[in-house]
Amino acid sequence: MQEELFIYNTLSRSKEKFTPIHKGMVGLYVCGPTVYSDVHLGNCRTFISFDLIYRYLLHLGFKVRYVRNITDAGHLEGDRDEGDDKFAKKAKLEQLEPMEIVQKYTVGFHDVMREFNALPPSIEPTATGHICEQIEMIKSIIEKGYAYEINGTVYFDVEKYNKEFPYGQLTNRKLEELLEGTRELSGQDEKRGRLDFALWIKAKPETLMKWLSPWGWGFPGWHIECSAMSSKYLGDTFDIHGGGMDLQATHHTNEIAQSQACNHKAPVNYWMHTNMLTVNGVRMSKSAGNGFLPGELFTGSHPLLEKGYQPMAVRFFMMQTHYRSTLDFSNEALQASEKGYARLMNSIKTLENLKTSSSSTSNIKELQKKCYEAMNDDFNAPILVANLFEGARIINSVNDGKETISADDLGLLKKLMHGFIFDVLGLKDENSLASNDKVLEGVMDIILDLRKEAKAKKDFAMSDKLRDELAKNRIMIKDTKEGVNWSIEQ
RNA sequence: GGUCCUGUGGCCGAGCGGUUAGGCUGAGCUCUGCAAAAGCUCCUACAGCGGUUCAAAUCCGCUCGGGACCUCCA
Repeated sequence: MQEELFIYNTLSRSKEKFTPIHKGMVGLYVCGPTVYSDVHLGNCRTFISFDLIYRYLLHLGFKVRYVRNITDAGHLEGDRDEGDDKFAKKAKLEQLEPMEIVQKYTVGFHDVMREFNALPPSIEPTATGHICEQIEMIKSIIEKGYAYEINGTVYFDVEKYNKEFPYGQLTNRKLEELLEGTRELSGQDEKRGRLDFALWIKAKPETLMKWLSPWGWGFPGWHIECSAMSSKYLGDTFDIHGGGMDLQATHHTNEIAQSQACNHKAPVNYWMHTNMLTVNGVRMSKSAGNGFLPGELFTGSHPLLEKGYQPMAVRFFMMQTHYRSTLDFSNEALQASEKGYARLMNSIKTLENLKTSSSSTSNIKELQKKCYEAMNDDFNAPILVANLFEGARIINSVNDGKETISADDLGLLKKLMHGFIFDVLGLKDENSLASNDKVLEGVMDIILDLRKEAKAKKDFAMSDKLRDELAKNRIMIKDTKEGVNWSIEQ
């Protein structure tokens, strides 16, 4: 089943056949969160998208080294290349040590990722843990002539770099165009070129997070962190680098420049960018104030939310849109996903008790092929989901006796449904918790037995009362040919 | 202002030159004591105007809407 995998590469703006540098292995780097505040749902979408990609690569049998960093230093508020970073600012606000801020939001981030059933990366390096590597890299860039120091701050010389390498390749832009769009250097600016960005920033007396470097006390620029950490764990050139689309123009463009200047080779073969989550057509972001936190989403405690939504329903909602498309959030869409997800999960339960026949009326192999084709075409999860619903239809039809399935095909169908739904899409059945509760099961057996007796005596008032009262307690009863099923509605 | 993306049925969302996307909603039918669940059927759309082509939602041009990036953001 090792069909060819195609990945949309931002560098070429087209889908390319994926060929890893080392056969059977993939080096994957994704820009992680800056942990100075809670992650909102928009942030989560990127990490969930890459979780899908990571899971599918694993599913195909690749040995994947997935590196996702934690930015815990050096990320400045603006482009001033001066002042405190986000952590110090927040620390002052909350009257905490910067590293308390980092710890608090890192833990929060991990909690959220666990709720969304995202696999942890193989390595999760922190920027503060790799200051030496960053300093070494900056030294190397200076030695090669692409950076200069002024007053304890080191800048990357974009114009010099651009003479030898293309600077704006990721966004398909020329330096001259970029310069036009940039504002004039203000009087206090010490850097030479308008596009030059800081690799190392001199600490002010009040700066809280600072390290000693060859250029004095200071802290690293944001872009150098990812370059240093990715090359440390994945090599000077690795397979896939991902992140949100908002990082493409600046952060990733600068990463390429730094690595290229340092090693004289392209750092990444495939650049992947995930699209944004929008609310009412506008991008969800901290500054726009339209972001809500995963916690608020789960409980429904936000003015934009009509109710709370289970993490898996939200994850499924995201899986129904391609990672390169914007995803617009709405209660209506989320509720639609919630129902579709429940239907898919019910079919999985039904799958366990399916009766086999000597032959099959549906082509399961063909269905399997379609699932792989969808995912091999740049991780097209929406099409995969459509095919899985076809699988659900087959399951229900067989269960109804309207279709048949052979033992071999049933095995294949189980493998397919479980593999794609749980391993690849990373979903899990949240409602099955109750079925493990032996006490509840015993009580339910008694109630259902009473109802059965009432029905036998045609005491429908009683049987309906039992059903309605249980429903009030979120326990739903379904009468089927084989007997009575019950489940807890969320 | 510059760079780029985008406009699909009641809603969400795939497709991107010829073939059913899929989910949700709504209607009908089957099953059923009644429901629910499930299955089947129906509601067949591609912003507008031109052009290319045997053939366009899909390619090209224009017009009108949305949005992103160019300044921190996944």
